[in-house]
Formats: sequence, C-alpha cells, structure tokens
Amino acid sequence: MKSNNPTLKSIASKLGLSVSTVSRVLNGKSSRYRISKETEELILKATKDLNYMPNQLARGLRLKRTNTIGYVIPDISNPFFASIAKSVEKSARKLGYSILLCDSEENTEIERTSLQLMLNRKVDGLIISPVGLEVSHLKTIVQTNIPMVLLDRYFPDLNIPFVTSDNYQGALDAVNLLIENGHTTIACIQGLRNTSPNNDRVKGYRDAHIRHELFIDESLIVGDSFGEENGYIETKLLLRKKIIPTAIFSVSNLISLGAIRAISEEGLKIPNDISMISFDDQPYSRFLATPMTTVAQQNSQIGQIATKLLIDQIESNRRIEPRGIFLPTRIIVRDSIKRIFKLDLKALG
Amino acid sequence: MKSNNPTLKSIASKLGLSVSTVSRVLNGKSSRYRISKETEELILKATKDLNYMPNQLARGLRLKRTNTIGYVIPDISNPFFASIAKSVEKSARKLGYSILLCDSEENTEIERTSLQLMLNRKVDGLIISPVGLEVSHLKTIVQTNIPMVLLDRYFPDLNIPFVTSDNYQGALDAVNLLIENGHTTIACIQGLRNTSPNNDRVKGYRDAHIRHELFIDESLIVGDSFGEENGYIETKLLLRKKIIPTAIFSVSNLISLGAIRAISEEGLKIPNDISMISFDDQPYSRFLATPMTTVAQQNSQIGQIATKLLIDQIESNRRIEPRGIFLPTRIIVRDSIKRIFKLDLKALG
DNA sequence: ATGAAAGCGCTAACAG
DNA sequence: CTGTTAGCGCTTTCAT
Repeated sequence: MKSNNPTLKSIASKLGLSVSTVSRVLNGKSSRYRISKETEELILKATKDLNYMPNQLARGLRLKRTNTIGYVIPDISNPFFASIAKSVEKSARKLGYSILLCDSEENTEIERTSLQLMLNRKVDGLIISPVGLEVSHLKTIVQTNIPMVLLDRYFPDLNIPFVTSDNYQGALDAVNLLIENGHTTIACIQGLRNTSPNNDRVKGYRDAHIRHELFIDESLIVGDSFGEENGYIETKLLLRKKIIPTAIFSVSNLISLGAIRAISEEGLKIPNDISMISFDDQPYSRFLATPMTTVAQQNSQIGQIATKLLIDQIESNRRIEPRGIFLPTRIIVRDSIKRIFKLDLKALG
Repeated sequence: MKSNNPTLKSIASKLGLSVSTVSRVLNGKSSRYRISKETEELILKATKDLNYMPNQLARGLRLKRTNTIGYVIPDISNPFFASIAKSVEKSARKLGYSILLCDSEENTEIERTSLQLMLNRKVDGLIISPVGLEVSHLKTIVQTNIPMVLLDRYFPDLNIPFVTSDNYQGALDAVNLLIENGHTTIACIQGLRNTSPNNDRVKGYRDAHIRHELFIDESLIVGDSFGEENGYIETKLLLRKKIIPTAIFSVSNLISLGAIRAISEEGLKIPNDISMISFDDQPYSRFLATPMTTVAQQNSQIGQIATKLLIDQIESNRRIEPRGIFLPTRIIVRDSIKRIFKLDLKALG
C-alpha cells in the first residue's frame, strides 16, 4: 500500500557505498570529509533520480532538533489572531521552521494538553498566546528550558520574553480622544478579565479619567470576554441604564461588532446617539455603517518579532534575557466619535 | 541545559524491569501480556511521578504513524479560511491529531515545497486548499498513496476526494436574485482564474443569464484574484465604462471590501447607484454602511467534513472512493440590492 | 509473566 | 577519502 521511500541505506547499497558517505554528501559535508568529486556526483544524481527525501522523524530523533515550532493561539478565527498567525507562519517558514498549530478555544485545559502534545513532538520552541488566566502549566514548561515567547498576552511576573502592543498607551490615547471630544460618561466593555491586554487597556481607561480628573463610574466598566456576544449583551445592558453613557470604549474588534448590533437594534445611531472607539483595526472597519475610529495594532510586526525572538533563542542555544517588547499602537480617526458640548467642571466649580 | 526527560529505558532500569514491560503497560497491554497487577501499578505510579511522556518522534519512527495531519491553506488571514482552519483544527484535535500548518500565500511554489516538508515529517494525511492553478505536484503526491482531501478548491479530473460549497448553485442563486430585481447589466468580479470555486461561480453567473435569455457581456466579467486590491481596481475600472453596470456580483468577501472602497471613493451609494451581492458571509457583513446581501457558505461544516473524511481514510487504511462533496450555500438578503424598473425585452420585441 | 534483541532512518564519533 | 558502529527512544517478535 505504502510506496517504499528510498532511505540512506537503500541508496548506499544501491551505490555500493556506506550510509555515512551518502549522509555526508547530502549534508553538504563533502569537502570537509574530502569526498571525491565522482562519488559526490554519483550520490547527488542518485538521490535526485530517486527523489530521496530524508525522514525528518529519524533526523529529529537523532539530532534532537525538529525545525518545528509550536504555536498556540486562543482563537484562530478572530481576525486579529489570524493575521498574526499568518506572519508567524511566514517568518518561521522563511527561517526554515514549520508550525504546529493549536487553537486553545480560550480554554486553559486545552492549552495545557496541547502544549504537552507539542513537547512530546519535540518542537524546538513555543510561541504562545495564552488564555492568560492560569500560569502554573506555563511555569512547568519554563522549567524544561525549552525556548518560548509569549505573544499578545503575557505574565509580568513570569520569566518569559513576550511581545505585545502597548495596550496601556493605546487605551489611554483612545479614551483621551473621547474625553477631548467632550465625553465624560464613558463605558468600557472589557475582554477576558485578568488577561494582560485587558488589564492594560482598562488601566489606560482609568488613567485617562484620572488625568482629566474625571470620576470613574465602576458600573460603566463591564464585560468579560473578547467575543461578539459579550459586546452585544453588555451594550444592551448599558443602553438600559438610567444614565446612558455618551461613548463606549470597546476593547476588541469582536466586542465592537456585538455592540454595534445592540445599538442598531435599539434604533440608535453612532455617533449621533452614542460615540464609540474600538481596539483593533480591521479591513472592514472603514466600511461599517459608521466608519469606526480604532486603535490599530501592528499585527504583522508582532508575529514577526515574536518568531525571530524565538528562533534566535533556539539557534543561539541560550536563553535571552526575558524582556518584554511593547509595540506602539496608533489611532485611526474615522466617524464614530461625536464632538459634544463640553461641560467644563472646573469652570463651574 | 536541557532537562533530562525520563525515557522508557531510564524508568525500566530504575524499576529493575525491562523496557518492553514498561512499554506494554503504558500502551494498555497489561492484560494481553498477563502482567501482574503489582508491576503494573508500580510502573503506572513511577511514570506518573516522573511525569513520563513518550517521545513521539521515536514512536512515529517505529510505528510509521504520527497522529499529525498537514494542512495547507492559501491565506490564513482571509476570514473565510481562518474559520475553516478553526474547525479543521478542532475536529482533528478531538480525534487525536495535531495540525502542521502552512500558508501557501496563493503561491504554487510555496505549496509544493511545504507539501514536501510535511511528507518528510511523515504526517498521516493531508488537507489541502490548493492554490489551484497547478496539479502536477499534487499528482505526484497522490502516487505516494498518502491519504488526502482537497478543501474548497478541487480538481474535477484529479482522483482525490474533496469538500467544497456548491459554488455553482450559490452563484446561480445570487445572480438570479439580481435579475429578478430587474438588473440586466451585471458585472462579475472574479477571483483567481481557473480555480474551481471561481470557475463554478462564473459558470453560475453565466447560466443565470442564459436562463433568463440575457446577453452576456464578456467585458463585464473582470478580475483575477480573491484579494481586496482586485476588487478595488476592477470596480474603479467598471465605474469608468460607457455603460456602467447596475449591479456587481462579487466572488469573495475581500473583493467586496475593495469594491465598496472604490464605490464610495467615486461618491456612489449602494444600492441606490449600484447594487451588489457578495460571496462569503462574514460577521461584519450586516454592519457595513449598506448591509450586504451575501451568499453564505457553511465554513465550519466544510472543515469538519474534510477532517473526518481524511481521518477515516487514515484509520481505515484504505482509499475511499474519491467523490466530491458539495455543501449547499444560502443567500442572506440584506440591503445591497435595489429593485429597479424591469425592462421587459420580450414584451418590447 | 517478563526479558532480550532487532530495527525504524538517521548522524557522528572513531577508525583507517 | 570512506566505512563501521553506536545510539537517539520506541515497539514488537521471539524466547523463556
């Protein structure tokens, strides 16, 4: 049933040579071992004719190196992660590595077992966008000394290099913009709580308020997931409050979609009835009913840097000092923020 | 540097047993080999304590089975493919398989080398959404007898099972809808030519015309890629023609985004100035400036079926008869089609 | 009820 | 310049 692939052995015997010679030639060590031009060409020709391809399982077993890196991501269908996945795969491929992919579905248990699977498959390194709620399993992986880098979500107290956006600054900028446009009752729809991007963004939200000496209404900080459903539900709820916020700071692209759905269901218009700014720019952001003002991240760069960082670690065979890299975000102004009358509290007070 | 993982050997010697016994117990063959309860428990306890994990490289080498499947996709950042990737990964994981991922960037050469890489890594099977322009490399892979299934794009004359949407019927429905709304000058912005989804969709476009005895203006069938840029450029061009089409049938979600960009740049409105229907429904489709009428595919089902089909093949160890599976599409009517005065040619003639 | 040994396909140390 | 051999970690046949 299975076609018999040629092996070093079969080629060697066919040629009346030893496996080592064939192996040497194939690994470009002909000159180092002073192998004669004739045998070299003989071997090269034979391997080409037979379309010989080395068994990477055997190679990996022997070399303890698989040129494969494991990548675990919480939701590949989220366009934010999809675009990062693209750049991770591409950078890795360029550097000679393949990607073993796992979608953890925002579930720590799946993440844990998938990581174990990858370890068993002897990947050379790990890029993880962790769910972010649990660290214990990551800690045990750190102990194995396998190179790894965290992407997007990180743990400040964990000794692992990471690359992420400057979520704090991005959120600060976003909420500042809202405030500068006269908004003082601003809701914040969070993503998964206790994950670093969420924490940093919420902190930015708070600090923007503090800087402008604005009261922080805790009941306006709502939500608990990066998904659309969360955006929908929380917005529905927000619009039922006695005091309805004049603006929403949405912490992810998916949340925004849900929020938009709720807003339009309630017969309201952005930005006339309610303003909005959203984290994550997407190709469609500008084409929404109201073109969305967003905080754009450098998705492709995040993936690229993380991959290079990892492969550096793998190939230099040393742990790099586990620093975090924060990439700047940038605000793309479109039409979802309304400039409203600014009640100057200080002037009144 | 590297922490010494326990191996069968190290465990066996620590326990004063042989590797074979340990292996047997770990593979659940204790009863078959009448291994005493005590040794069994001894071994189980030791492996748990030491957190033993079998080296899958060694296992794969020996067993000729890796529980890994290769998945190559032309553009993971395209939300259509991202959502399929999600369901492929999930179904595979549930059935005990990991995914080796490669993004071919719509480039046959990358596809070819990536497939080779996967073969070298001894994946148990292949799911391929091929670029679709070249078959020769796929043909040689077929000859190796490795289980494979094509996803989305297929080759009718190639002996490989595939799963895809009923693109022909979907396009037929789409263009019929346009025609029923009075449109007779309908542009078709194609994706990558000579790929099956594109061909089938264009054929649907044509046949809808034929059925309604409408003239097919070849100059209205334009474009050559599934990307946004193509949609933008071709729409720009279409809007410069002497006779401007009253409607556009866009063959992909990305093309539509580009078309929308061009249309809005020209100061036109959908559907007042021009109507539109697009293949691929996306979460954002309903929130666009003009909520888009789309042809929705069953993304997650496509991925699931393809994966199960493949794993069936792998585990049953026989080639299934290479049939194609076409999943029905469905039209989601929103606001992007304007009902226009219907010029009844027959009545005039 | 358990062990010894071969071998999957490869690389590298050692030997000429 | 080339070959022999050991061994990566595992499963499985053959012994006992």
